[in-house]
Amino acid sequence: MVMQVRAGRLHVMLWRRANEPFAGAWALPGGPLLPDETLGASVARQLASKVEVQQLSHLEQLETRSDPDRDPRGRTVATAYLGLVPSHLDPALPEDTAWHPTDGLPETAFDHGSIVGSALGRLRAKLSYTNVGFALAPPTFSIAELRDIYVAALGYEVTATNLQRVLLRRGVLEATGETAAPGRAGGRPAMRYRFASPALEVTDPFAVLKPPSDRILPGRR
Amino acid sequence: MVMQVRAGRLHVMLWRRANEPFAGAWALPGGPLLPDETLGASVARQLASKVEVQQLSHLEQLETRSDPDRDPRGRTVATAYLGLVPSHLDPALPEDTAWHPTDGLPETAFDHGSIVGSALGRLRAKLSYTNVGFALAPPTFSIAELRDIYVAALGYEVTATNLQRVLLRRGVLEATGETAAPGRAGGRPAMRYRFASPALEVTDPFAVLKPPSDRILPGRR
DNA sequence: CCAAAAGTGTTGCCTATACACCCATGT
DNA sequence: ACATGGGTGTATAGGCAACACTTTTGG
Repeated sequence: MVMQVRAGRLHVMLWRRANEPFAGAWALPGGPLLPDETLGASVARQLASKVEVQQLSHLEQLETRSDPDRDPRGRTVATAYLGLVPSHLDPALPEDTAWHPTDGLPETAFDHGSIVGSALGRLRAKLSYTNVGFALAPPTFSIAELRDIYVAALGYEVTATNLQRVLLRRGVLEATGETAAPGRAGGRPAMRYRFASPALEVTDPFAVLKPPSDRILPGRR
Repeated sequence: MVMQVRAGRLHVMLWRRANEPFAGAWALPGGPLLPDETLGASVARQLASKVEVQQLSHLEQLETRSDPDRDPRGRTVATAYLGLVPSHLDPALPEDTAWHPTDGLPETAFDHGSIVGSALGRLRAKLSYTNVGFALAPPTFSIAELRDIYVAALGYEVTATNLQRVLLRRGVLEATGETAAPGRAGGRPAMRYRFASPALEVTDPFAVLKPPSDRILPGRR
């Protein structure tokens, strides 16, 4: 599935089914795996009809569903993927495809509603301990803009002050040196930042039970 | 795959292949998914010939591998699972099956070595922010015994003092009220503890960017 | 009385949140 | 000047690792 922050809310791309089962219901894009095709390649192929795949800033595998009853036509095994599109892009979508806010999903086909739910949980957790933010944000941004993206994805308020501090200390963000022009109401011009790395990295690896700092070097005991 | 702490080291159960490809190499137990069978049920069925499935204290899905070349006989898609056996059990294994320490694996068939590697990473991470320890430990134990289990699984030294504090504070452990007899060398009798929950729970949900207790936005779960 | 093992008290460090204050711009 | 939005300084709180110290046993 593809997710993007649009207009301050996190959205997921859904496709309206024309045929039974679940005709008229919204579903995640997907389709059968071809012989000699990787799952990742298959995802790219399935999405090609919806968005330009180059617009995906991140793609990761979620879980594999195998309930024999998940498709009334018969047994299917489906592996879900999560793709992210940075907020400054606005891919042209086909007629039957649209963005839906994740906090107000319509009736969905199959088990797709629950798949979106677990994708959400995964994305939110990773915003805390990795740099996934890079995949939702434009190339450069002010802290205020980044905050809006985090708020949309996390679903709760985050202050720009603390977001800036956490991400700068970890080295996730770096200043570009440029500033943004203030709005019509004035105000100090915002500095523009960018993510230091364009690929997923774990930035807060150990919650607790960290390996003792002075015993990493000398090897084993 | 099945993992267990044995004799102070984390082990994984492997099976010696009799036939080509990879004849003689060690492999993870597994096999084809039957029609109308859930992946979880399939895992249980595959393992039934190796261990008594009731001995598994935890089972969770890992990733799905789809590289067309992962099996020289032709395309296969495989979903890996991680099962854990508490350290006080010693399942009887078939002739061709044995435990191998994860820090000294033999040559393995297919991509199984790399699958074990990612399972290890996942298990270690979860020891930090969940109560998975319950699945590796016996029903009750002293802190010293639990420490040995954590050390084996994590691969680095952990002090009993701090382990106790972290797990007690989080409510992951609770005292049974019983004490263990000291060894022949004497020493204060250890209190015995148990895990408060026999199922996986996330005990340290947010690394950072926690929702401010009073500012959770309405309607955005 | 001593050694061994278990558990507690205490300290210091680090991280994160909250909030006050200062800075730079438009009107 | 003043309003507006951006950024920094500082106080506070909490979690964790390290280590000293106390408790309880066997010899």
